[in-house]
Amino acid sequence: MRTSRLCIPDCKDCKNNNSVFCSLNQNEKEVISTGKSSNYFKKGQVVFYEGNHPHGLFCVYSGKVKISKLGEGGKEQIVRFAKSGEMLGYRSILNNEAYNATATAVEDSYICFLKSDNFFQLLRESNSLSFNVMKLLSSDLRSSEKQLISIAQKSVRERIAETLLRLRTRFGLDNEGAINLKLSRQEIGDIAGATSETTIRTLADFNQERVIVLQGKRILILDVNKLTQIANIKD
Amino acid sequence: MRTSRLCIPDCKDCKNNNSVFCSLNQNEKEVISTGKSSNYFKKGQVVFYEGNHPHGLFCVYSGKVKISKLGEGGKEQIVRFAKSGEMLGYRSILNNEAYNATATAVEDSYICFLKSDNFFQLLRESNSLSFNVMKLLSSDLRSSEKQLISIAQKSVRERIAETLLRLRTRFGLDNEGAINLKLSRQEIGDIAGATSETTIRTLADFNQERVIVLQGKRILILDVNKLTQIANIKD
DNA sequence: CGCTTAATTGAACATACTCAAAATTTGTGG
DNA sequence: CCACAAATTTTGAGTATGTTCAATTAAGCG
Repeated sequence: MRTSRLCIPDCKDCKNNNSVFCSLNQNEKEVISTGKSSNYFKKGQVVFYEGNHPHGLFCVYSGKVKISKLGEGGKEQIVRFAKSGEMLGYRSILNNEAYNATATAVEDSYICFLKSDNFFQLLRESNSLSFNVMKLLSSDLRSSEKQLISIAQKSVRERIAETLLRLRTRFGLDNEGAINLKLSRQEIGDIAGATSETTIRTLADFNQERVIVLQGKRILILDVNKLTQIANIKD
Repeated sequence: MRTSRLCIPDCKDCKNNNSVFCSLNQNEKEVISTGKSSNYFKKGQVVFYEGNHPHGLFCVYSGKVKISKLGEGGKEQIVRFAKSGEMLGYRSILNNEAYNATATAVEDSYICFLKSDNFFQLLRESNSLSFNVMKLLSSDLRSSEKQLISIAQKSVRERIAETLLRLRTRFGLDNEGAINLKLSRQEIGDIAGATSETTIRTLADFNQERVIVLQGKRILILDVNKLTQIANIKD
């Protein structure tokens, strides 16, 4: 189902100006262009599997990807998302180890692939790229620790409220004001650390309380303040 | 309570050969020596507080430090430990942000302090240091994600078993075969994400089942296999 | 030796999970 | 565009795991 070499603009012209590669000069961007290829992933398709060995890194051109890990019991936990301009799988490349997680498209996505060698070449040549990667790792670590404490200490109700707010901040709103990412109840539970049944019941509660509006998978947040209050967030 | 400039060997002679600074040459190590100072922290003393602004990074010369964050409800969660040779607070330095967590000595410790400027100078000069820092961040992130899934999906019994095994691997055993770090029941709970009462009851169960032996704060693991089985660990 | 802190035990309670069944939505082929 | 199959969502009831709160015992420390 992959279609390769589609009509994606050259990296030099890539409009994703939030990527770690932004600080590179034209010469260095040329290295990316020569080392890269692009692929199309339909919603639900897997970009890479936990445990497999990486040969390069991925960069989302358009669409959205969930990064998840399986617990011992086979239950999925979503640890992160990647949207346009963001990298995937670079951590495994850096450490020359198998992928720590599975990446799955949650929307139809175009995803670029950059070979390891080219990435390492850039890393050696560009100090600012190294620095950006460090910042990225730091930021991911901060999020992970925050989520750890949330799951360790908060109730499911609080966590699901928090999850909705995070999705809102991260993906913004569509034309009608709904969270710009459609997930299954199961997936929302897989972020918050809850079963789909509990997630469904909690969302139904929020709906009843007029804090959100449910339209199938589309979720509209009516009252951000109330939801923040439910989530028990101070900062 | 701090006693500064104690009789700690010069960095060039530092025997902690597991640090990220190992790859530096003598010249570069000189930069550390000139930029550093050392302090003594008694068990229970705080090295730095979450929310405060950093001016450099810490490196444990001897002793052990817990790194913990407070949840909204004021409950503590231990996110990591640092032992001899390991850095503290570098993440906040890198991102020029306030400390994300509080560091507290869990044993009497000598801790070196390196000014930000010197660290950044080294980071610019040494590619391998940058690389080591990236690996460190990656490793911390991997641990954090693993712990996230553990707390999200496992029972307290499983998590406490896992915690004991992790402490054993990380800190080794003392002369009598006990885990080489004495923590309160509360602290063990603050790692595993459980209350002190539940932690006490679970440890008592393990004791009764002849999997561990409790001698006050000293914990002896009698049956690693059984504990691994209880922890539900496959790899 | 007294005082403070930590550990322990018990009982009641609540949150969230499991399992099962029904209703609804979504996807697919004709 | 419809019909059927498959997947997802929803609802209900029972249950287990951990928490909370309170009281007691033990341990550590000046």
